[in-house]
Amino acid sequence: VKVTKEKASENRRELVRAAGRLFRQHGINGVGVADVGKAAGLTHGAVYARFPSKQALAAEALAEGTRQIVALMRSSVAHPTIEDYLDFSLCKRSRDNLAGGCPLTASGSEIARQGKIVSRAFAEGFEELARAIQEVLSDDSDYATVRERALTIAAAEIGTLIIARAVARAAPRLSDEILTASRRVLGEIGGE
Amino acid sequence: VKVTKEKASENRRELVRAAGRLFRQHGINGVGVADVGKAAGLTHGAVYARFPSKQALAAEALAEGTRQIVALMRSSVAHPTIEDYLDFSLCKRSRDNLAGGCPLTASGSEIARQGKIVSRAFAEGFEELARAIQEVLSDDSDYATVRERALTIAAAEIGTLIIARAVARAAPRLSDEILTASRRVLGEIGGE
DNA sequence: TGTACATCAGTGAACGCGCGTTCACTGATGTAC
DNA sequence: TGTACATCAGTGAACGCGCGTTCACTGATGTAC
Repeated sequence: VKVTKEKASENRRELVRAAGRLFRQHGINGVGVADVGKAAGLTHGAVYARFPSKQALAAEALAEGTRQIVALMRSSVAHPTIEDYLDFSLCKRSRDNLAGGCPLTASGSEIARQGKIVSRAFAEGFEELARAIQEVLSDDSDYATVRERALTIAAAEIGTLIIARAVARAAPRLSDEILTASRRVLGEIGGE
Repeated sequence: VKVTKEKASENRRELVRAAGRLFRQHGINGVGVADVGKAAGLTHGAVYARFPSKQALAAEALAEGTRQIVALMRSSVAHPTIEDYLDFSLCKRSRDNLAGGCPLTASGSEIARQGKIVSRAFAEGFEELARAIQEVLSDDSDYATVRERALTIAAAEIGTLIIARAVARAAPRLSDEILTASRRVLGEIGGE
């Protein structure tokens, strides 16, 4: 069942897209290779024709997903400030949209237990996010460099979203409170 | 093979302890019920004689583990400041000690996919951590309440550790840099 | 204190199921003539 | 432009394995006499 070269590379792209969506929703370990294949209208065999392993697919899906969400954040408003970025990331819509959100947040604590290729993709994705944040920070702080503040805000954003999601079902009030608090306090770091 | 009542409750405690250690190290979904039983010197059947499900065991292990690490942090120095807490949490020792560390950090993004009992245990654990932090914060900020700053610092600490661990294998330099940056910047929020 | 026996902590086989990966195969594509 | 055939994208059976949970059973404990 060979297919057109165009169809083949579209299938490959679709596999990465489906993998990203499913891995974000259910975690990397919570999704089978067959599930990814099926979501792309293919079988698990098609995955192994394109990727050497599930890890390789996960790494590519992580990289692609991060690139997309950072691009979306960058273009969310015309001349974004750190407050715009915080509003974009730390809101209920973002919290409740696991499948369409940031892979760094969706898979965070899972990464330490994945292979080195996944860790590498994660590190590069995090650097990209931190760079985007750094570009909108003012440079006039006297206690920390822009890079230090950008790294801290990036990590804090991810932590905030992870916690807000973790407690959402059992303590929805607390979840909202955390989002609001972080948006406010991190805004102060960024605005100084 | 009935055992002494004392031995029985010691076995139960040991199951919770072993579960906590293993779940932190490999993730909740990365450890089987049989693994937990074996680590406590028992079989998987013994787990089900004591806990209605793996979820219930995970919830109890999460609660117990958080209680212990917060207590340890509180008593790490005589009259702790926020800087002491940050030094305690955001260091290489802490990052590299997955099994002995904080369950909130080890399981963070996994929790949104667990049952409600696990989410509840997580929420209570996070409240405990935030309360401990709040107690060492000064009250003289004009832009945010102590509670807001405590919630933000707690979430940021967890996010920082998760990222530092995720990138540790592929980008050790970046991992160290993140720890240092967060310790510095979060200290400023706490000290204002 | 000694004996008989009910209790129940813990055992281990069995359940149905899904996992990642391999590989012999299929059949449409696209190329060589 | 038409035909023959090599290529290779994708299929699906099979591999060995581990999962959470149930349940009939075992045998030491601890109680009633």
